Amino acid sequence: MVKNQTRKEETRRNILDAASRSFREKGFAGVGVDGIAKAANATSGAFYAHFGSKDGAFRAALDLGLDEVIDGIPRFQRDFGDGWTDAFIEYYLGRAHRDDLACGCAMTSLSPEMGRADDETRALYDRKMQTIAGLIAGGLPQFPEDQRLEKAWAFLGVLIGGLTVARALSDDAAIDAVSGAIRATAKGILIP
Amino acid sequence: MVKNQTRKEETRRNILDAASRSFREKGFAGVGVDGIAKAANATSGAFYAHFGSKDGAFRAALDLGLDEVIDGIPRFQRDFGDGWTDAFIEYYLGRAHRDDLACGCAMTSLSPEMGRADDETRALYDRKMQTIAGLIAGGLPQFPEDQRLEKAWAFLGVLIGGLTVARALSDDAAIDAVSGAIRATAKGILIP
DNA sequence: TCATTTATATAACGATCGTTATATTTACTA
DNA sequence: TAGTAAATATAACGATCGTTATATAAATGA
Repeated sequence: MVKNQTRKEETRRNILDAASRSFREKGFAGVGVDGIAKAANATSGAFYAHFGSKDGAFRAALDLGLDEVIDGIPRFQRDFGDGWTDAFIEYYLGRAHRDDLACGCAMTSLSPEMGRADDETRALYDRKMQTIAGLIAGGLPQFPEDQRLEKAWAFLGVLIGGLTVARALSDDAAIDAVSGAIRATAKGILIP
Repeated sequence: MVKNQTRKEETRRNILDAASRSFREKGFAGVGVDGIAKAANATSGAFYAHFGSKDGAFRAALDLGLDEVIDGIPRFQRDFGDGWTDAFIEYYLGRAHRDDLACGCAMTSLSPEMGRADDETRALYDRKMQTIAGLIAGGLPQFPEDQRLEKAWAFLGVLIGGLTVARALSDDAAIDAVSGAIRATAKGILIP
């Protein structure tokens, strides 16, 4: 009775992981249901049994992806203390994260898709992004409370934009220039 | 003999405009050749006669879109003098530009597509983005020459990221928070 | 062990995908 | 105005799109 449940959950998880990777890499319209199912070693039948529609799977992938951020920020804050923003910046703009589109931060890869998403998905994005901004704000004690949220939004926008441009470029020197400039900007924001 | 040429150019222009709008709004994979042709009051036959392939049309749309930026920056510099960056920031993050995805800046709408683009398209993007960064750098005399390009890249990344996040959000208060925070950050970068 | 439920696989739907080949229209030349 | 060339329209290709309906497989309860 439990065996079946875990097997089902495993299939669901495989499909969700494949959807997360595919949507980040190729965009919502850039991959099909069959393609996602195949990448998950499953079929479209299982896909629809678990997620109901392509939009449903995208929403689940967005949900999971933003939860990864929501879980990750407090981990940085716990692990690095006062220097958590520097550590986060290094991670976010570092080569490993830059080169790994498929497993990279959902904020950068999926934000551009929101303009094409349905209302329910957009509402989910809104809620989770505000949670993320709040978590960041909570880690900025150097600012008075009424300034923290603004700093958090700036921090988010700067990192997302920098990573987007760095990923779009091909020339290594240009990539380094953008990464370096954004790194300095992100740090500058957080100096009171 | 001239009539035919202008008619041909007009068709080409119509298709290119439709492609520019469609790709910005829906992404490369989000629209089809027939859809673009229909939006241009033309057919797929004319589309292929003029652009050879969907990738070719995308490249032409990117080329045109980045040229608009390349033409626009010097215009801001000429029209607003020392205050050109403030004027540019206001335009870039203003409601009109934020709400008009179809005709908005190609940098923000097309950068996220570059990861999926072919080498020739990516090379084009690289070239034009470096030109744009150079133009911006040329308008930052308050910094020593060897710092200008870094400031320009930061400026670009910040505005692109801010606009991306602002567009992805639905809640007006959150949109205003991001816009305001990014506005302040963009201005802050340019204070020596 | 047999019936029943559940999970997944398969097959098919009309629609649209990017592209090519061919037909038709339009404009210019002689 | 007849003939030619260029520009655009139409039709068709196999492939894939998102989705549904049905079939098969596996696991459960009696």
